[in-house]
Amino acid sequence: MRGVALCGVLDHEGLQKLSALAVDRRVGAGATLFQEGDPADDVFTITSGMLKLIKPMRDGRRQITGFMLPGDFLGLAFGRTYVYSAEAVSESHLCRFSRAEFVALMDRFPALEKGLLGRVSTELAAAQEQMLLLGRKTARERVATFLVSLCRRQGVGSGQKLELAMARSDLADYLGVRTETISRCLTALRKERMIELPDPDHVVVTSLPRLEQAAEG
Amino acid sequence: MRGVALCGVLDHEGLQKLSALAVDRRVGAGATLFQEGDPADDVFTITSGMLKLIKPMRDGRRQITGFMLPGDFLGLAFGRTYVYSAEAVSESHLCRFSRAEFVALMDRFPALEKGLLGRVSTELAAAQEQMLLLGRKTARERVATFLVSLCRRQGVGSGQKLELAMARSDLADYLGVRTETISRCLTALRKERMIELPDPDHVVVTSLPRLEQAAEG
DNA sequence: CGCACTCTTGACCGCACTCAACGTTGGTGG
DNA sequence: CCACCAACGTTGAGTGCGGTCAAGAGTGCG
Repeated sequence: MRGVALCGVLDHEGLQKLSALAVDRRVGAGATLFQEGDPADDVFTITSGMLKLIKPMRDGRRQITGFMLPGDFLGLAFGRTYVYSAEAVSESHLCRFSRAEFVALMDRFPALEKGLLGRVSTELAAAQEQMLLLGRKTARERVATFLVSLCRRQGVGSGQKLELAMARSDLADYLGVRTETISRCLTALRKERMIELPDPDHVVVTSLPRLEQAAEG
Repeated sequence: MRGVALCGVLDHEGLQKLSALAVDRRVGAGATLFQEGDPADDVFTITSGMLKLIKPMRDGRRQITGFMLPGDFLGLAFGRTYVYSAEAVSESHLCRFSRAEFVALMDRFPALEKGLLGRVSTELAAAQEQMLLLGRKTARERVATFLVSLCRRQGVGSGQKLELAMARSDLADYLGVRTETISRCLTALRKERMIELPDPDHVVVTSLPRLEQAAEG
């Protein structure tokens, strides 16, 4: 769109070319696609569902670094092993490529590589935004920030219903707090009339401007 | 080295080709190269010194997302404006390219684009590691983790002197804590005989294994 | 010498964590 | 069909880690 490398990787005829070579793979909700440290033999693109990327610690603590949606790529680590784990949030389907195949594809279709550069750059920018959230924002600001970005991603304004696809525990591991804190902050924002909570899986943003203000100072 | 896209971007003849087109730029210690929101007209590579990438908030809070060293690229945002600020930690020199020039260069030299993809991917992996640190680690673990990675980057083992190029305030903004906490944690690690602090700008790691243990649970 | 700045240390405080109880929901089997 | 149970979400009470505020030591510069 804007820049040379912002074009979607899987648009146009590229998708068909790739699909022909790919092997379909299904993962049920909660199942693990691969774990940190596994040999990074495959590259995946998501066709349906949602997966979470997880950085685990030995004692059980974990940080979710992102939620991946259809069209996103997984397993692009440039080492011999994956540097994060990937688990399905909901049942998901993916296309699997061997690493060698994928590298060959990049050489044959420079547009793929160009698209990947744009995509990885966008992910890096999102990661920097998340570092600000994790390093400097209060719990309330984190939850508000998350809801605002969810509005943007789902293209939803004030008054419409947002879908929370993931559990509180995933939200907590994504925002660097405990599940109890997620609950408390959601309740607080509801009591301040910025959101409504018709059920645990849905949020209605009643005042996006005030939520945006709550997201930053 | 390992993967197709891991090669240094500025190795070999590429550096000379690029340098011929670039405009030299000097920034003094503490000076700002560009700020978040400025029109992203230029791309830079560092030739000497060190810069910090900063995500600022309106109320003064800030998160440093990384320290950039010679050979690194700055300003690769794929939007019309920079998405972070860049300030010099120490006096630095850079090569400046106009965005248009740089895009043209990538088209002419596919190896540049390939190298960039590897570099951005590596940065993304580091960002995910940092998200784990900021979201889940204690202050003590954060400082220990930082020192361990500094050892790796400077290729230093137990007993050798590490150089802390940046101030406590930069360290604090990088690790998501206050300067007082940095001081307290360094003192604590010193009292536990993992490090020595000959002066504020240097650290001697006396037991890298124990420091690594302190870095993760 | 004096001033500004950085770093360190101490005392106190508050936000988020911990632990616990309870309500709700959805799946399972009697 | 409903009893049972496990998993999830919410709420409350108390605690502790790191933040806040303040003072003092060390350092470099004019």
